[in-house]
Amino acid sequence: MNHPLHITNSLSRQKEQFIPLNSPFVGLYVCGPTVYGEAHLGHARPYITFDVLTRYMQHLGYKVRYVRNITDVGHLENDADEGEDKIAKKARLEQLEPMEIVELYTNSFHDSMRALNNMPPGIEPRASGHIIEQIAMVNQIIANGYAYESNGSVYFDVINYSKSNDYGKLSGRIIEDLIAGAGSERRELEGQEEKRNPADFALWKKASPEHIMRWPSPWSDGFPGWHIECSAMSMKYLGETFDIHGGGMDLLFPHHESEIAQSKGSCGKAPVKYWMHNNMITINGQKMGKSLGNFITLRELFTGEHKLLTQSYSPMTIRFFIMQAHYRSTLDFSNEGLQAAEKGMNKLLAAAALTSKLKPSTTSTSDVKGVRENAYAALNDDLNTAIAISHLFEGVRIINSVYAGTEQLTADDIAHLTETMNLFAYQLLGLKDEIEASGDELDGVMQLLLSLRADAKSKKDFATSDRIRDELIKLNFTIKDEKDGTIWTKS
RNA sequence: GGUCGCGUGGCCGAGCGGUUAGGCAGAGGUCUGCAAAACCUUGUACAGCAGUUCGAAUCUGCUCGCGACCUCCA
Repeated sequence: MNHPLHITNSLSRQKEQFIPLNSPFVGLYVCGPTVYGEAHLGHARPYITFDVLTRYMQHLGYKVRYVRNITDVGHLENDADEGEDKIAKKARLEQLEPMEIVELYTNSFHDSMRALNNMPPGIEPRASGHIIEQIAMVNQIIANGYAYESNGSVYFDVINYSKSNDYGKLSGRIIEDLIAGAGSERRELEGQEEKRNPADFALWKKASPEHIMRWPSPWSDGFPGWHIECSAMSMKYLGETFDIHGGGMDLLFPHHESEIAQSKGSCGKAPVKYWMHNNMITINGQKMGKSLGNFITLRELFTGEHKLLTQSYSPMTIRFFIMQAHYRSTLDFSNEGLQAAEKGMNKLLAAAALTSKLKPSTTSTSDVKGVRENAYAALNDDLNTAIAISHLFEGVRIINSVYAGTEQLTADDIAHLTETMNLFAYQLLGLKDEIEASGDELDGVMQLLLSLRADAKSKKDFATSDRIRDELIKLNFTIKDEKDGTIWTKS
């Protein structure tokens, strides 16, 4: 492949050529959702980003094992609710079993992912199904001297670990600051007094009596710490060292930093070669997040049922909107931005569909090979989907011009361009047509109406012909009169 | 307070020292009975100040503004 893929590695903060540890196999782990609520727009970003990455790597010939977890064991919530388990708390509110909540939101998450046309990961392990592996890992870390038990809980000993390891390398933290409890507004966290040092983090937490989600362990009835699940499950399915670990930038610290420490603390090896982090989606310039309460769920976007939405947006519009920005930039939500994405995407897909109607010429007036080369170059340059799309619009221009007769393409070039559009728009960027497929019956009815309209037009009876068109428009049909007939589509 | 990042034309959003990003919207034109679509043309952009350079939106410094992480968060 003469198009080497480069990706930004958070470890080095630089673009690096992607070279798999064990080509052609690629191990990819992406932090999945905590299933205690509906997935929102912010969740769509990493999963679309890494879906495109997976699609592209597969296209390049790699055998990708894509692992994405479901976090269904509760984590501490240190807000006004005083450290209740998020899932347990929600369960009590709704009078449901914790696992019912987990199931509900897991299914909902899957529905949204499917709607966005994200391919399912190859393995989607649940944290609750890997308690044994997590306990084993904690045991190993204790045995290696990097963790200690305290009152039924187990904490990672950051100080001791740092003597021979560089805790903070990924996130740029300075260990002394963490030890000092830096941050003038650092909150008083529950269980702080159990730690030897403020920088230490939990590997296992003893459950308080009201804590519903709990599992037996050598130390207490409790639950695993927040970071250990990803370490245990990535190691189980991808090995001690694998290629790419992805997730949102907000997970960089402490989550991913701690994952590195846990893996090195247990097996002595750094777990990941390339760390990739997508930036946040913002709303009014501020991060969209659960805790801020400023999120719009994917379901709300699909239905338009949210006070900030002026209309509904289809899953593909969301996908296109996200891909029109580079994954490492923040992306600001707005109705205007979404509407622009919707129109642009429809234009792109309409042109892609038009390729089958192009008539070949003996010469070409545009460089169709450049479109493909540029699109490849964009994806190779840190998965720059925004640039790739901009080049596809050059393809759109060519297609429409050829169709309009102002440009010409040879049969070979038409085939080349068609293949490019299909490859990038559908296969790699993962777009799909959302226009309802029409049955033969509907098409028959439409042809009848359009022929009546054509008759009226030929008699200059424009009142009748416009009436037919206007009424159809009200029913969300689009009618286009072209040189050799009338085309209709249903939106 | 510490670490990191951002500030681009009406809106969104690329950009990594010199060449048109692109989309949406706007204006004009072609086509059309009209419309829709498409095509062509088009606009005042790089927060501010100073510096480096033949040349800076792109590098350096300062100023202003915004944000992320440091606590659960994609």
